[in-house]
Amino acid sequence: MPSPRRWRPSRSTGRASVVETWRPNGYDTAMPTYEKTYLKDIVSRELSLAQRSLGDVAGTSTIEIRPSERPEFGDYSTNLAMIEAKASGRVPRKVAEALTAALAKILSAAGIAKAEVAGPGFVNLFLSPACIRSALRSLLADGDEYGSSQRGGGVRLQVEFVSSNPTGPLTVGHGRQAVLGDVLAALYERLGYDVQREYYFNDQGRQVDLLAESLWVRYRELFGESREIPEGGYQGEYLKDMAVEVRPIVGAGHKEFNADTLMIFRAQAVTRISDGIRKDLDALGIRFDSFFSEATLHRDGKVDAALKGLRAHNAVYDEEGAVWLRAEDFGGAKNSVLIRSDGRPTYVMVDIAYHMDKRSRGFERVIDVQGADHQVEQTCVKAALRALGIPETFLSYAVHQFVSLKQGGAVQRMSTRAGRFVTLRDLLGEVGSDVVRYFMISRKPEAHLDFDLDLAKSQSLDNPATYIQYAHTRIASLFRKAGVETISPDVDLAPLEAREELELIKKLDLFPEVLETAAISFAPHLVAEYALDVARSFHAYYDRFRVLGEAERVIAARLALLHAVRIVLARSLRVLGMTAPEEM
RNA sequence: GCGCCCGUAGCUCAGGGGACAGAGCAACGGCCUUCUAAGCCGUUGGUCGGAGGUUCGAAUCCUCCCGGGCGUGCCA
Repeated sequence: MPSPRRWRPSRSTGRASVVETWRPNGYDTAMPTYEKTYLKDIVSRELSLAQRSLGDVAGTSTIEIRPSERPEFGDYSTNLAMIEAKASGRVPRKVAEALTAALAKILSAAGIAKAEVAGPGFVNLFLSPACIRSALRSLLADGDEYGSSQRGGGVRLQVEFVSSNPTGPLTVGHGRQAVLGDVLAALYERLGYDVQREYYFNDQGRQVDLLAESLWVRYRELFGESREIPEGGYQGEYLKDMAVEVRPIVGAGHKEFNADTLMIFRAQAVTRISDGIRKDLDALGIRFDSFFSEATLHRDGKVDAALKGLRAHNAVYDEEGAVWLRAEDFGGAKNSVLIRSDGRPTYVMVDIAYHMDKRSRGFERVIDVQGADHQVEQTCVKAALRALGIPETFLSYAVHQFVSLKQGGAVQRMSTRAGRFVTLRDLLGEVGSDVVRYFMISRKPEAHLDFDLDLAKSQSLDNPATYIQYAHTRIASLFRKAGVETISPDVDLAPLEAREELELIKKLDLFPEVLETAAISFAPHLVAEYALDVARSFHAYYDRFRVLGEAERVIAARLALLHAVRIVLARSLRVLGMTAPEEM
């Protein structure tokens, strides 16, 4: 069970994988939505009632209400008394006793049935079975909308991810970012944001020029010439294949590499690679709303305009013929060049212009998913936006570490330029989208990911992705057998009284909070963990409890419970971009 | 040198101030006349990299050290 990560105000010293984070705004209670979860809301309400009767002011900032770790600790535990004691200099257990006494006076069958003091001052809360069952009824009422909310209030949010240079096929490494970005986007959609997925194309500049020249070299090789791939150019085999494709289109000339050749080969290379990238993304089930071309920024004068803006805010200075960003004065890691001494803008300059453009397109929030190697640049862009007076909450970076491939026990870093990589397409050919997505998302972003190729290829039976999907399948199969399609809203849930059944309901109750925490903390792996946990609980339950053949009302109640499990599994898999099969 | 990330069971990893540290895989032992056994149950397995410190309480926060990764470009 993942104990959901607590949200913290943004601090530069906070979790570095979340350079900035924020609280969703625009709360709207019209839609199914919870402060925490259905049950925690109940507990929280009764606790504050009790607290108020004691004359204490609820300081709810750091108090925790969470599922108890052991049965004798009840259903939920809170550290409220210990926090309160610390604030007021009182003795924790005394505060806890006063609180439980106050709770005893308001105990309602609808909620907390019993409260006990334990340990250093925990208050353990026992919920009535009816109360727990009411969470199930609420879940069933939400149906396929369970876990969604309108907290985002329709705020326009852009998630920018992958944004790989069109200089080579997507690698396994890009795959991680692709899945991470896509799942983050899906999470924010669930939270009621108006989300756009954008891919930024660096289709201008030195890298694509080098690509064009590298392609041209391969092209000349077809005529028996032997030429050097330029310094920093692209060595990969894929350009040899491409040269063969391109030859009949561009003809036999082009003996020298000049401005014309550059344009022709660049257009060929960029178009072909971009098409390939889109196909790869498609194979992963990722669809972008927008592909944004860097070239348009230059063409439309956005880069000049951004520089002008920075100058007006006294954020730049001239030195050694170059224009520098005063990044350090605005919280950046390092002053950096914006305009080279030869007059060409740097990547950072263009990136600043790009973000100005995002802002002018009306996005209130932007999440950039990037690899950890962009750390310094990120602080520079942030510094520039700060200098321009753009609110801190506008831009957040979701940073992830790299993927290494593990094969035959050896770990290898990949490099597109050196032509040393395993393509995403090759991987997808062998493992399948669902498993790839699960592998990519199941690790926290800030941890390095060793993608074990042998395991992924050979061990599809033992992997968690299959385990979760199988749980969904078993439930679907049961409903087919039972010939039941819908659950009546007023089904009698009273037969659900076994400990396992109530535990299962409590677990399902956590779903909305898991989604929200995963989104806010940029931690999609929490959803993967949670889904696995639910699947595990289901399998254990399903093995011990029969459904068909029991008394009529028991069948109905258990089907209702399993329907709820199916909803949560299907919703989880959906957010992760995985299929929820009806049969396997 | 400086900045950031990681170090938890044999392996891959969750947990990021709370009560005896969790899961999957691996190993060992059980469970199919019954809703998919692609499953379940049990056992074995840990100086939470190390040392100090803060706290009623530290795997979690602070300092230092060790090991691995990424940065520290007028590359992107």
